[in-house]
Amino acid sequence: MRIATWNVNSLKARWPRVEAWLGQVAPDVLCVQETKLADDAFPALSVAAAGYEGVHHGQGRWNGVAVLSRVGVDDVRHGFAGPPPQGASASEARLLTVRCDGVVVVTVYAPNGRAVGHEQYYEKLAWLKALVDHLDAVATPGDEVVVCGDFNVAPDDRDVWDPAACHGGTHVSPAEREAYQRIVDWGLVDVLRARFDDAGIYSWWDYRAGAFHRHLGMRIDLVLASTPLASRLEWVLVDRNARKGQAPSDHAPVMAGFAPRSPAP
DNA sequence: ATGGTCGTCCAACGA
Repeated sequence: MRIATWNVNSLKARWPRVEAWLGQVAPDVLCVQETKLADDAFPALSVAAAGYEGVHHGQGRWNGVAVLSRVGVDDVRHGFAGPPPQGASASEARLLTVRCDGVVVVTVYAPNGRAVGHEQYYEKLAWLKALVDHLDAVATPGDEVVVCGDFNVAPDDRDVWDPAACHGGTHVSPAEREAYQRIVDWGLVDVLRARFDDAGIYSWWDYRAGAFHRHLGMRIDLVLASTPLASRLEWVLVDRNARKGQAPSDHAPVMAGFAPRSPAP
């Protein structure tokens, strides 16, 4: 089973790239962030023609998350199942939970936070905290769960191009990293870090200043698997090719492969 | 030379 996550930065603008990528890579499940679509603008027919069942949670213009699956989708829940976070982000389309082939799939688009100390920064911390309550409401750590998406947090200094240059900004502050750690502590494994301990593996690069070609990025798009699912992990990668060429998103997809479940004894 | 780009939709603003 191949599970991928991709912040596409507008599904309308990116659909040609997403459609081609689905055709070439054929993930079983793709979690999408920043569709920037209202639900009635989601390209359901095109998604179906590509062989996927799509579920979308959007509001138009900003945010918007989706799950595309070719192994079925049920138990759809839009937004928070537990207490929502304080602040405006509670009503934003940033969270969608479904079940695909027995795996609870949670797609997340965490608030950016704007600047350390800004009101939106504290809302981001509250949002990440509310995500833990959401996980408690929809699953237990003994279930097969994957929480993936754009967390807008670089978990440690290996995940940014220059820790000194990033110091004082969002995505790397101790409070954000602690809020992220509480999500992991629910019972999840960062599957990329389970396979690689290298610095310099990124999933996002600023459009400006040739950042991609200069290898100036951050790893903020993460696949977090519960222990029962992580035990089946075979491989994980960042598809940097999807960041190249004409009209790319500023994020690359991250994808993990899981072995089939062992047959019952 | 101290910025540099996208997306939303036409004016800034958010990332």
